[in-house]
Amino acid sequence: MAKQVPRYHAIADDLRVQIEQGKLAPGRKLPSEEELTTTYDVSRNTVRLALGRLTEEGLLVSAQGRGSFVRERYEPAVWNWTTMESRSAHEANHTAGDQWASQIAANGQEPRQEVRVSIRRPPEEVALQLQLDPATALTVVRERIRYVDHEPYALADSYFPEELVRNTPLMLPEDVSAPGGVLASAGLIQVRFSDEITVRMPTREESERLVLPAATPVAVHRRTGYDKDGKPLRVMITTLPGDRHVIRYDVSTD
Amino acid sequence: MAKQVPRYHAIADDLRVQIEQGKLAPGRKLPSEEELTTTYDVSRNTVRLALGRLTEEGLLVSAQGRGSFVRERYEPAVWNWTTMESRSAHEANHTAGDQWASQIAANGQEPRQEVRVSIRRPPEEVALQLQLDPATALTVVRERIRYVDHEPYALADSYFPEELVRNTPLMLPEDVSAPGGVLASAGLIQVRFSDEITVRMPTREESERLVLPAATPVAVHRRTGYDKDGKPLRVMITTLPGDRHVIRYDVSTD
DNA sequence: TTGGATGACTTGTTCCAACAACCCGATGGC
DNA sequence: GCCATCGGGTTGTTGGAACAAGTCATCCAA
Repeated sequence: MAKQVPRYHAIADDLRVQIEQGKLAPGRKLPSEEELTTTYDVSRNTVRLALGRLTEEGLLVSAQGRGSFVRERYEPAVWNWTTMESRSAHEANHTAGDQWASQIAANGQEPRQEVRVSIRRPPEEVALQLQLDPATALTVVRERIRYVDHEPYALADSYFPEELVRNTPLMLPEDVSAPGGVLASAGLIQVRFSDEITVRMPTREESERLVLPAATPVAVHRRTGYDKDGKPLRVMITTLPGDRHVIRYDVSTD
Repeated sequence: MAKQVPRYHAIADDLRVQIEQGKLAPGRKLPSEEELTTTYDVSRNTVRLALGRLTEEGLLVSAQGRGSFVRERYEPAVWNWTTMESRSAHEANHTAGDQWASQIAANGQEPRQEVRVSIRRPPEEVALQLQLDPATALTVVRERIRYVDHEPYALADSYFPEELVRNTPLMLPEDVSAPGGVLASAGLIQVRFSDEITVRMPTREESERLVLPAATPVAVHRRTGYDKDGKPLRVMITTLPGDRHVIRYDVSTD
């Protein structure tokens, strides 16, 4: 009667228990598919289905020619998005140029960023967020890939209304300081921001740019900054691999 | 030379383009696997690998006996976690009993919650967050499943140090008002909270409790509330299906 | 009229087989 | 000593086949 569960589910369950109990520690190599066919007495196909299930859950990674391994967990980096770009934090910090980079450096790791600047029409949702006409809007776009210890860590794309930042340092491709600071130096004071976080699977392109292992979801963090009159100054969209980040907020109640 | 891409990758790419271009609209049924074998001239095995790839990306869902379908997107609900449980929001709102329920009801949908209350030792990380000794800590645990229009929407588990809430309404299993309000009525004033959001694939158990389609990641939102002396009052862990939620914060800079 | 059985269609599970692609250590020549 | 090659081991890709299990419309009998 206990026959309604497919064999490959049962095998996956068995291996999952071994992983959770630590009998198969992170980094450890699993028996080869060939061996598993004999221990469970099933075909290689069925073994592969079971392993695929665990891979989807993010418990395994496999490497052609080498084997399958229990996935190692990153120690995720905590980003405090409340203080990120607050003026006080920026002033305490302005020598470092970039809060993100200094946070990473403070942690003994090596930050690096690739920046690409362009002027173009933004995606429609960004235009709406910036209260621009989607049909005619022009924005300065800063696309960054952030690396930690030479490994890709996040994508961060910023959009500024073109007329606001014309002829400011923001239009230079150099790795200048955080947008909050640059905005301030251009006379644009951000006094409020609104963040929206969504969770989804990465697109193929994101998956490749970030070198994500299978079954790694991403958090998309979209911050819109406003000045004191409620005018939107910029949108920053950050794509964060789920296994490497914790997003943090500290809020005082009223 | 363009032969290094496996056939099933190419097929998946082709179908993905059709989906993105809208030639295959959400909800639409795909050709059967049998038909796809002839249109692409490959074995059913290869077709299934291609479909599996798209399923992992969250673009398809399949149903035994019926077919494969382009996945429909939810209109995600926006939760503003800044005002959630702030005192002013609560006072403006206390007739409704629960801010979450009233937010949903205001949207014309039907909220429902199942609550289970128990007293037990919390997971170690929760104990540490509450500044309790993991070996001896006792907490009142309120485990909720929240439904919208009879569909599971989120898991919300709250942990309170047992000595703080002894003999308060929190220990009743009824669907009482939001913890913030109940805490206040027990003389425990939460003046600050700290949120941490992580992203991962759901466990099998979560996947079943929330009836998640394949390839749906979850956001785990952990809120720790503190009183004015910095003493932790509670931890609430909310598990949010990625396809149904947007997490929002509004913050004023300095 | 209605209820149940039937059968076609579809996805799910499982087996078998073969070759490709890749990794790594051992071998052996320089 | 060093480096290229080779072979065995491993996962990746693809084909073929069969049956299980779920869905749905249709048909038939009570």
